[in-house]
Amino acid sequence: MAKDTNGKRSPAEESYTRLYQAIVQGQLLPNERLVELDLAERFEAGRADIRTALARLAQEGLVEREPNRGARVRAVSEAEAVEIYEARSVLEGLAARYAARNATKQDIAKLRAIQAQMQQRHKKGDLLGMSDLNAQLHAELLRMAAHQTATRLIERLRAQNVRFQYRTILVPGRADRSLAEHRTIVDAVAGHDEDAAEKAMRTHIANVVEALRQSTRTKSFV
Amino acid sequence: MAKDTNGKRSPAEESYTRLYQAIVQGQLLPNERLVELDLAERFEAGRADIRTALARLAQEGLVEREPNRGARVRAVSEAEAVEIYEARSVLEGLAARYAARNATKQDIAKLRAIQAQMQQRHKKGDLLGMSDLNAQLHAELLRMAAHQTATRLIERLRAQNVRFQYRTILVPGRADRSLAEHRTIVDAVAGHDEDAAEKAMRTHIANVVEALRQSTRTKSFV
DNA sequence: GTCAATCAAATTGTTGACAATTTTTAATTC
DNA sequence: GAATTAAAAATTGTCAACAATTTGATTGAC
Repeated sequence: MAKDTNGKRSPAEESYTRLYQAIVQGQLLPNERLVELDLAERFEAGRADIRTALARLAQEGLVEREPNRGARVRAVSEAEAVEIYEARSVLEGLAARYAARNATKQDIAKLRAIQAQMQQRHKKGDLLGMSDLNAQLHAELLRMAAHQTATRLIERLRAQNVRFQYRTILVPGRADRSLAEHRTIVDAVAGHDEDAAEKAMRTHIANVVEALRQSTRTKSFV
Repeated sequence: MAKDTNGKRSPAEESYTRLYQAIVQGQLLPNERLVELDLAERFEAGRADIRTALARLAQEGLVEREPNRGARVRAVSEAEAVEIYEARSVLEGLAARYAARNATKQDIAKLRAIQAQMQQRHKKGDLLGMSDLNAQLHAELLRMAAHQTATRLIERLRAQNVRFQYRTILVPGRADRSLAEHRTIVDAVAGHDEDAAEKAMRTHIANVVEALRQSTRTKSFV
């Protein structure tokens, strides 16, 4: 859709994407200074493109800019992370409702398949792998929901909270409960029960928030 | 908030704000071409600043850009408007919940005052005035909620739907029901009943969507 | 040694010129 | 007159130079 006919994106778009990826994948750390000339060199782009990309990322909430003082990767505090999860909670609840409404047999099979993989990794004690599959499950539900607006907002919120994504699954006992919560969600979606799907999703994310709080209560580091 | 210590904003920020206002206030119409040089002249800014502002507004969903072909004011279809209202619905539900949690006596008095004004305008048949007060009431609830993330997202969604805001109140019988719905919301917030507040807000916005659908079923124009 | 003032370096902000691309207009052919 | 092609105009995209601002270092006074 947003590609041009040759399949090439404009250099400006390319710079934006690469910067976005670098932040989300943690190659650029929170509070790290983003010097335009350095980034231009690193990404083999012009300074103007980098500058524009920074403005866009600031709008997106991934970067902070101060006039005449440059840009940094925005550091999301735990309190903010909770707010972001809360917003995600209601939006993903909405999406789950739509997923339940639209679910086809193939969709449901896909969900079950991801669930099965999650079980396997859980057995092996591969917690980080579980977290990845968790992301896949949520992505699949979003696809099924086919709700552009909710999807865009959720993606944006997730990007902001990326730093916290692997933390919650490490809380003792969280993996088990996470599995159970996902089962509840998938069952509701499979049964086309919209209310139950929304409720289950909201409960699930509320529990993630609880785990997040717990994880930072234990460890005092950032 | 976003001002610097001297109270002056940077020219770039100024251009962004003025463009934003021009779009939201309808001085620039949907699908209208946004030629960088024209805007630079109109707002007495440099082309670079305008260019950056356009990139930011595209990120915000108010502007559409095509590579090498320039920018236009994005035209939101009715189907999209419904999606946007749905997303707003759950986010404002969240905010209403927080408003109910945080409400002080002063807050509640303020809500009642707005409500009273609304009644007066309703008596006079001033429907557009009612719509403005409606916006005020929602704004007040957001302030009370003190939920930064939800507030930001809601503001953004509202800006996108600004073209539809005066339409729903004109649907026959809508004004009466709107008043009643607001009463339910305010009562729940005043009673610190979080569940009721969220539910009432969601019902309210769902009814707005219904009115929107009805309004475009009757009139075939845009 | 600490503080303040001054200078130097690094970085962002701004501008104008030019290149590349798309759109419009004009000319030509059938 | 419609379709095709070519030239021109309008517009976006790119770049480099320079101005303005902030940051860091150095010096000097006490």
